[in-house]
Amino acid sequence: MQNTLETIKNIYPLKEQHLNLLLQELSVVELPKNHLIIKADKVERSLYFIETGVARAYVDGRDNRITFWFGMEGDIILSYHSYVNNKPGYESIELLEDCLLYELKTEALEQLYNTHTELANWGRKLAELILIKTEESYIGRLFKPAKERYIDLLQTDPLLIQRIPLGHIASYLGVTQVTLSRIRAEVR
Amino acid sequence: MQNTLETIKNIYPLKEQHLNLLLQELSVVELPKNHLIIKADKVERSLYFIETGVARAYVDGRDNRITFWFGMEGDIILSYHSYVNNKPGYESIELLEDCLLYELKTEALEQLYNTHTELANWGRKLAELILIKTEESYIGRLFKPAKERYIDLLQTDPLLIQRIPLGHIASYLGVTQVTLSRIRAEVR
DNA sequence: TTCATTTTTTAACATTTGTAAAAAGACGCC
DNA sequence: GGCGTCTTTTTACAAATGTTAAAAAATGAA
Repeated sequence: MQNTLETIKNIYPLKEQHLNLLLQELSVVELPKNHLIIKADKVERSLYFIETGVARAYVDGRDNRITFWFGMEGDIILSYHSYVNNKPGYESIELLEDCLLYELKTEALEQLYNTHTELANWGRKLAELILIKTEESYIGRLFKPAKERYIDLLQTDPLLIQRIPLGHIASYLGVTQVTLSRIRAEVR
Repeated sequence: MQNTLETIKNIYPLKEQHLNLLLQELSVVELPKNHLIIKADKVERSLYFIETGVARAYVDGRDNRITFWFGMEGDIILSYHSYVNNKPGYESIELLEDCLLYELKTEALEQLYNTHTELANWGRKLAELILIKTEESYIGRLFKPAKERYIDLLQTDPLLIQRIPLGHIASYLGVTQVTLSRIRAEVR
């Protein structure tokens, strides 16, 4: 569980004692490619650390399906919207490869938050870190055209593009696959 | 401080004792329209509760300036990017009206987080709530065309549109002011 | 009120992106 | 290897949005 352990430790430094409380709640899960691990319109009661594999989150519009997040080793699968409100979320998360995951039930997590200041701060930091990542995607998307964002993606996550169908990447960049093809023809 | 008090209480229920610890750290600030309260590329050391007034956050691109957030009574002005990383942020926040604000120094807040589980959980909830709001804007923006988002805005914040120049709203919706004008002509 | 300034709308044209459909390429499976 | 399926690219055309500039409307100060 190398990747998951690193992820947990990097969020907020924890004493051995508190780290173990968290680790005790994890259980390993193996799931195949194409499995739908988070379902829109359903209340979710777990989060998952990605030990190996790739996933994407998407929302369905009236006549389109838009990918807005990719996760890989070291990332966390979590519908915050569902978790925070304890209500159905609007996004679905689908595995794009066979995945090895560590599951953590949100109820257990909530319990830890209420009883240990250190873990409450770990949870705060987790939310803060995801928040600034979300803000960054949001803002990056606001003022960079798709072509630039594609080039950024090539540089920051060159491996991702190898592992994910272009249709999903086009959706992530906010253009049609035809337009992404045109961009790729230009950049090449 | 009616609005600010409500805001604080609504984030996470606090006992009188912990609420007071937080309130003790607030100080009132009055600032005029057009004041730049958060500056891009500067490390920020405070957050502000908006008691009265309106503000907007924007980022500067190479040849454009994009508004991505509006705040009014009950909202919080905070550069999470700067606060979490303790590094300069990329956004600026400008007051669009004369404002009455309550300032809270992040250093004092950090201190409270480290010493009180309840306040750490308040801080967690704060980050979580802002996160899901950010996610909602992000996702809403992804799959709704500007026209729909304008109609949404009309319904959810009819007052906002009265208080804010259309140029900022166009920027917020991700279109030029000319396009927003066309949308308004259609909707009317 | 009147004038100057700012904000909003309208117009004409250029550019970008989308749509639909077909062609080309990649891949696994028997 | 050959077949079918899925992914990616290309093409022609349509639709939406941007750019630039000017006109109209609203706002604020003297």
